[in-house]
Formats: sequence, structure tokens, C-alpha cells
Amino acid sequence: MSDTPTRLLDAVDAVIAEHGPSGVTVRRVGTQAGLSHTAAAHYFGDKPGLFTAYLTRAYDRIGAAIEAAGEEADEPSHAMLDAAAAYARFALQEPSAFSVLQRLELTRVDTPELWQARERAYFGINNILLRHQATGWAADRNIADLIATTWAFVHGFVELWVSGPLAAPFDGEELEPTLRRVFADLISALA
Amino acid sequence: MSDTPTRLLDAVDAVIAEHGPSGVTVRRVGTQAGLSHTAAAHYFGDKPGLFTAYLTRAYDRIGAAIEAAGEEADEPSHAMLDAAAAYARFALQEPSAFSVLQRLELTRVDTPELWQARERAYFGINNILLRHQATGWAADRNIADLIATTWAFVHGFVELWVSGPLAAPFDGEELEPTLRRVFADLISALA
DNA sequence: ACTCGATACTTTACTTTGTAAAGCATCGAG
DNA sequence: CTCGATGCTTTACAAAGTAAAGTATCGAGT
Repeated sequence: MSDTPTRLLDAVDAVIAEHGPSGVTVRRVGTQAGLSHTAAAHYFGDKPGLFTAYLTRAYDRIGAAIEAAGEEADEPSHAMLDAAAAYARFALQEPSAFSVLQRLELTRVDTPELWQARERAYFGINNILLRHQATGWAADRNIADLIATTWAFVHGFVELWVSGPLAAPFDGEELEPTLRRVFADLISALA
Repeated sequence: MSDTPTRLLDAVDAVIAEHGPSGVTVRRVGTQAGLSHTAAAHYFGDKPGLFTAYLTRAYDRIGAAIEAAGEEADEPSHAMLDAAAAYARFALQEPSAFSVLQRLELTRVDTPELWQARERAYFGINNILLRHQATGWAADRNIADLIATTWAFVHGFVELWVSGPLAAPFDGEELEPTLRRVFADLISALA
């Protein structure tokens, strides 16, 4: 039995599935969860509060997927590709959550829980990179630069893909294999 | 004498400056422009229409900045860094426009004008890369992959910087020089 | 000079949404 | 058996999106 706030966040997913990301209203989320139209406001304070909680959960899931990729891969270079693929799958399977990921105006960026959830994703990437570096890859590169480069690339690639600009150059291709291929090239270039 | 639609788009900037990106309402844009509260809806149909027009203009400006970087730089490797820096400056100087840049739900992605404006930015990058490649850089690499890699990196870097995740690893640094440094490393790695 | 329609908005009106505030029911502690 | 805490609902209202109808101006045709 999940508690009410969790049910409300699930309702956000349901509402997005039915009405699209911009069809999310505080009232609909409440009624979708089988509660009153002010239930969401009651638990999360206001709309930004609701989105912040939703976003935090989204980051938590991404972080978990990245961690899983890091743990399951047999070697670090595969872990990097798997983590990137997990990010891409997340964007495709939960476009709702992904679309909210950077909607700053709708969220309270300074919430500690949100920070923490992002840190988790960050450290997941960090760990994978460090382990790969320990095998000799990109040994002379600054770890902060490596994180920034890989994360920025993967995030940017997925977002440009989803939002349109990369549709033309990779017409007819699928996101995940294309990302794996281009990212693998980048990784070997950085070596 | 600028025409009314242009004045309305300028009013969007003014409203964002005063009330933040989420403070943009169709009504406020109208009155901010000295017109009635339905003027913006009259010209752009509805709110997504207004945002689409605003976004199109934003892409046009980015495209122009990229083109300018390509034309003014003495050599192609500088042009790439300058174009990236222009993108970063755009994000910092017009956070309003930049924040709208990926708000898909609020825009009509399939508008031809928007496509065209994006193509302009795309071809600006394309040209710079081709010219750099003509000097021997990354000669054996696929141009589509190069575009995707560099654009994804620059866009992702700027966005992660602005939205928070890169704040921690580069604490205290400034966006533009950091981007130039990390991007220069990436460019030389790709060579 | 006069009409007519197009152009460029405004006015009115209605619905949805966010959110504050107060209300009510349940339940465990004393 | 009361009492306050809790978990939500009801009520209320202002702001915002938007449809529809209205008005004013102006240029072209007669």
C-alpha cells in the first residue's frame, strides 16, 4: 500500500500519459488519484512543489538506472555505454519525466532532496568514469572535465534527438544504437 | 517603426525580465506592449503560437551568432570555439529565450518557420565543421557524427551548467572560459 | 462624396486553473 | 469521553486562456 504522496506522483504520470506534459494541473492530479482537486496542493504546497517532488523522483530513477548499468557491466567501457543507453531509454520511456527534467521555472531548484537525487546520478557517472580510468583509459585527463564532457554529450545528444534538431542528420535511425555508436567513438577519441 | 507582432515578441522579453519565464501570460504580453490583453492571442492564435514565434526568433538569433562566429574567426578551430562561446553567451544573456528553447509542450514543433530557424543554426555549425575538416582536422570522421557530437556537447554543457548539475564540479568558475577550455580539449581529442 | 469590405485591433464573456482558508471526520492519547 | 492532531474536503476567489462578437480606421471602387 503506497502512501498518498506517492499515489499523487503516480497520478502525475497517468495525467501526462493521458493529457500530455502541459496537461498536468494540480487539480487533475488530485482527482486522478481518486482524491479531491486540492489534494496535491495540500501535500506539495503548490504546483512548483509538486513538480519538484516529481522531478526528484525522476532523478532518483535515472540515478538508479546509471548505478545498475555500472554494476552489471562486465567492464567499465561497457558500463559507460550502458549508462548512456539507460539515460536514452529513460528519455524515451518516460518522456514525461524527461521533459520536466529541465523545466526550471516550474521547480524549486534549491530543494535539498532534488540536489541529493541529482548527486546520486552524478556520482554514478563519476564512479563509472573512475573505474574506466583505472584501466588506463584517458589516464591523463582531469576527472571533472571527463564527467562534464561525457555527461554534457549524452544529455545534449538525447535532448537534441528528442526535441528535433538531430532528427534530420540521423533520419530513420533509432536513438539508442546511434547514441551507442557515436558515444563509443567519443570515448575512444578521449582515450 | 517595428510592426505589432515584433513589438509583442519584444514584450515577451520585457515580461520575462520583470516576472520570470513562468510569469509570461498572453494577457500580460499584450498589455506590456501597450495593447489590449488579447492582442497577443489575436496575432499568434494562442499561447503555444506565441511561444513558437518567440522560439523561432531565438533560434534565428543563435543562428546569426553562430554564422558571425564562423565568418569573423581567422581560422576554423577558433570559429568552433567562438560559436560555442556565442551559444553560451546567448544562454546567459537571454536566459529567457534559452529556457524556452526546449520547452516542447509550449511550442508547436512542426511549424515550418521554427524548422527553418533551426536549420540555420544547424548549417552554421555544419559550415564551420566542414571548413575545419578541410584543414585536415578529424578528416576521417563522418560529418553527421561530428555535428552531433559537438552540438550535443556544447548544448548539453551549457544546459547542465545553467540548470545546476555542473555547478558543483566547476565551483566558482565562469561558463565561457570553462566551456572554451573543455571544448578545446574535446576538439583536439577528435582530431 | 459615399459605400463597402478589409485590417487591426478591443470588449465581453465564459471556463479552467492555482491557491488560500476554513471545515469536517477519524483516531489515538489521556 | 474529551481533545487535539492528522488527513483530507469544501468553499471561495482572482488570474489566465481563449472564443466570439464588436468597433474604428482606411483605402478602393463607383
